[in-house]
Amino acid sequence: MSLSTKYNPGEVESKIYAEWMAKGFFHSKPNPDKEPFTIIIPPPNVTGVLHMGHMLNNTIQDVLIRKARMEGKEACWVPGTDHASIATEAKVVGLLRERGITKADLTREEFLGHAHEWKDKYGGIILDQLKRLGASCDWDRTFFTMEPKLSQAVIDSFIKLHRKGYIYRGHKMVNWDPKAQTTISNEEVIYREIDAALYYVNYQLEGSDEFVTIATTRPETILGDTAICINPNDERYKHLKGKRAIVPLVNRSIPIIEDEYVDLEFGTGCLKVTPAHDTNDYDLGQKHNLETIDILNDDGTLSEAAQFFVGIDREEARKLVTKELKSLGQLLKVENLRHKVGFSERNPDTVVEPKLSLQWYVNMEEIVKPALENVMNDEIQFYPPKFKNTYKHWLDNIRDWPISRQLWWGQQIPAYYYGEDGVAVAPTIEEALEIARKDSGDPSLQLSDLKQDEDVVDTWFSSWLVPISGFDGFENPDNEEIRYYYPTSVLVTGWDIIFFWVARMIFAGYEFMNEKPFEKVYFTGMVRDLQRRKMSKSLGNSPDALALIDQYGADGVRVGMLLSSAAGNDLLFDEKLCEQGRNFSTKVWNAFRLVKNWEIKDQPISEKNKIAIEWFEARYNQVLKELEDHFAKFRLSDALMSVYKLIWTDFCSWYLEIIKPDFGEPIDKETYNTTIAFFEKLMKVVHPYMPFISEEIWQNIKERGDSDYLIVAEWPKAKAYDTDIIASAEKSFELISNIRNIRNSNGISYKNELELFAKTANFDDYAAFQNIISKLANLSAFTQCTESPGNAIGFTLRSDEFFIPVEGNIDVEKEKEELSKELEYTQGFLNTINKKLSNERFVNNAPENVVAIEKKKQADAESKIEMLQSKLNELG
RNA sequence: GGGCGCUUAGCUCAGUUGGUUCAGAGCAUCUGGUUUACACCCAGAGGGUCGGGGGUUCGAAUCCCUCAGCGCCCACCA
Repeated sequence: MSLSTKYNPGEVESKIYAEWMAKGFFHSKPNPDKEPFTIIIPPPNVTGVLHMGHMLNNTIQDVLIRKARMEGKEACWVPGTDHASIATEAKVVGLLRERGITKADLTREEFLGHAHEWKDKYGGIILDQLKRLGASCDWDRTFFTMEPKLSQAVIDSFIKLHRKGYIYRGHKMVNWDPKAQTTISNEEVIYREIDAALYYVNYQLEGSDEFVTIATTRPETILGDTAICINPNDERYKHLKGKRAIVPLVNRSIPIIEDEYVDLEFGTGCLKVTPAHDTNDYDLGQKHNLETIDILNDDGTLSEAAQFFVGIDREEARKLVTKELKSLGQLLKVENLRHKVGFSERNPDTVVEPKLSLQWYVNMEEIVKPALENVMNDEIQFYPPKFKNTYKHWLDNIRDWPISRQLWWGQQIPAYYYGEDGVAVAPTIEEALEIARKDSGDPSLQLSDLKQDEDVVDTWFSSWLVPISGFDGFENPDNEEIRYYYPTSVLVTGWDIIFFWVARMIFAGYEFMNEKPFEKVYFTGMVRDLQRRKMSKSLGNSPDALALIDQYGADGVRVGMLLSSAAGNDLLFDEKLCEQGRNFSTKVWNAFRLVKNWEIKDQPISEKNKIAIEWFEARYNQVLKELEDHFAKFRLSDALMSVYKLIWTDFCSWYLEIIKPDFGEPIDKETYNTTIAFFEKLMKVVHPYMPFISEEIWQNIKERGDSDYLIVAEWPKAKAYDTDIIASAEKSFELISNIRNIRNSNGISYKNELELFAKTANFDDYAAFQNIISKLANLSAFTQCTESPGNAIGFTLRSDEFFIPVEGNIDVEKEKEELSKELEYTQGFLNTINKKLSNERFVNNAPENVVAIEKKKQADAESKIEMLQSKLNELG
């Protein structure tokens, strides 16, 4: 067989992925003989394209799934996409606008037609991109949050909660996105600090020439003022009590009220109150029975109620009002002010307006209880656990969840209105009619008397059901799938959606299933650039994910993503990491080529190779144990690094170099077969990280049966291993490094054979590795001695002395200097130990083993000093 | 304003209950090396008073206090 000298990821990846698909390895079905291992993907937006966050997130999920699959679990990774109500609708609206169509011109049905068309055309892109990454999702299970079954679950959950009294309709202050023209939840408001202005405005007192000065950041809302508020404790304004003031421009008479809410320190200590456009003002209005004048339209322009600047956007109106106030002489001054303003998450340039409106809410009071308890007591485990704090804080202060959205793309609220104020909540209009007839006592009501609520529910009110509805557990709570796969094993997601999604899935789990939705949550960090900036389209600092795969191979990118990403820590993405990943693939490929190209001969195995095999076997099992530990703690980067070093350092740099036959020589059959077996074992442990190249090597390393694929090979179990041989190897490798160092610093080429003499009582420690040392250090002899062979470079390792005879002169001074340095260091080291051991409190208080260790160190240091001294004496 | 977290080698970070293996890893850097798997490589080396100060302890990167700097989340101060 001929192997290409270069590994070609592009070709191999598409070929192998197709084979895995054809063989159905990704598909899962309930199997009572196996333990399920289930992951529900955080469904990306249906309109999205793969970005670095997805790459990290999905690589992690794939690593976990692949390992579980190899461990013999029934691994099931359920992929899907989210209809992303507001984001998708915004996108479709934008596209239609480009075609000269505005949403208002369309009926709901027409608009949804366009939206579905868009979804069908582009909706699958991101999932195809995941395939490029190697994601081993069970594609047969691909869900879409707006598909009929999942939508039905959303509707039914609404009805269930409504019947339970948890869902209600309320007239409250909400966050309004004037661009998307919908309500959004608190979590969807992003506060940013911006430079703004504080305007000082004079209001004339009614029936007087006097003025009262207020300070406001939003002069346009003056048009909706219905009071001025002062603090009752404010000595400055005692004279204002009970008086009235005139609102500039509109000349409305408003009361001056008193409330301790007003901050004496801020502005002038006089607050203008606009109950329709500020949450606090609204509360004041409620408390003091103030009139509410809503001066804004849904699109953020001024309404008829404003009287002035009707139809003009609030930001523009602000300027106009300011100008008008100035010309009236009522604008006293303008100060710069830096303060926080809420922007819409989906329309980051749009300032959110507080707005009074009638919306549907979920009362959270009862729902949060089990969700809080079961995270705090680790029934659901968070990795890293610090997110428990964040979670608790949010739940402790949670407010009711506004779930209605003034959008069309999503699940329409199953509420039907009739008559004056009748509401019937039911899955169908027919059932609603029945309820309406009963509730109203009017049997003559007809279907045409009912009108369904125009709004849809918040996207998260659908995605919170995914762990349940993904297995049809909502409509058929007793089906085999939900019973087998639920609760899922682990959720892998970014910490940024802990409130949006993670917490709410937990609510839904306990509320609808009476059981947690997942055992564990692995929070990934955000992917940032090297300046720690979040990756974003607008900054242009986000690399093209697919281009990276093209350049470095999926394996390379996966390794790159995972090389430095501890759970919950942000990842500073550097393309160099992908390069390192690619280099690793190349290294593995070359090692494979080396082994594969050996000529095999039926000859007895050498002692050297036997030892090497014994050592590597032990070392492999040692690392395997480390791996189990890392995986148990979700330390995926550490696990990868362990594998990386096992392959690169232990296997390639040591093991292969030891057993590698001289050029043109054959290798004995036993070593060859064992090496192939090692290779297989290594491919197993690296497979979750580098699925493609490992499978390719697996397929090529020997003849395989039809269904013998690495992806379903058995994960190796850690066996007990010989620690002695590992210790001996370490000591021997250290010796080899020392010799190489001496070659380096003395300019002795590796090609020149050297003789090595050891003056040590522990020669046996090296005995087993004697041949190995000789080969890797290129020695002609390695023997024990009792004194220096003369004209030799000497060095020490622990308390052993070594000599390498050389031609020419030895730099005695240099050697003496080195020895003195080491002597000084060892002496200092001994001093601290002596001090410790002569301290009675240490000897009495420290555990026995610690004292014993110190004593051993003392003895070692003493003998080493003795040795160094005698050596120095020899040198004169 | 409340809360959380961070500060260890040039960079990114490990360091689990204070004590063998504690001052580490990868990358980067420097030196030397290509007829013999791999320069996407091999070999070797240098590099840190663990943010400052104080305390507890026989013993502190690790526990406590304090100061400084940084990051994040939450919150209605116009």
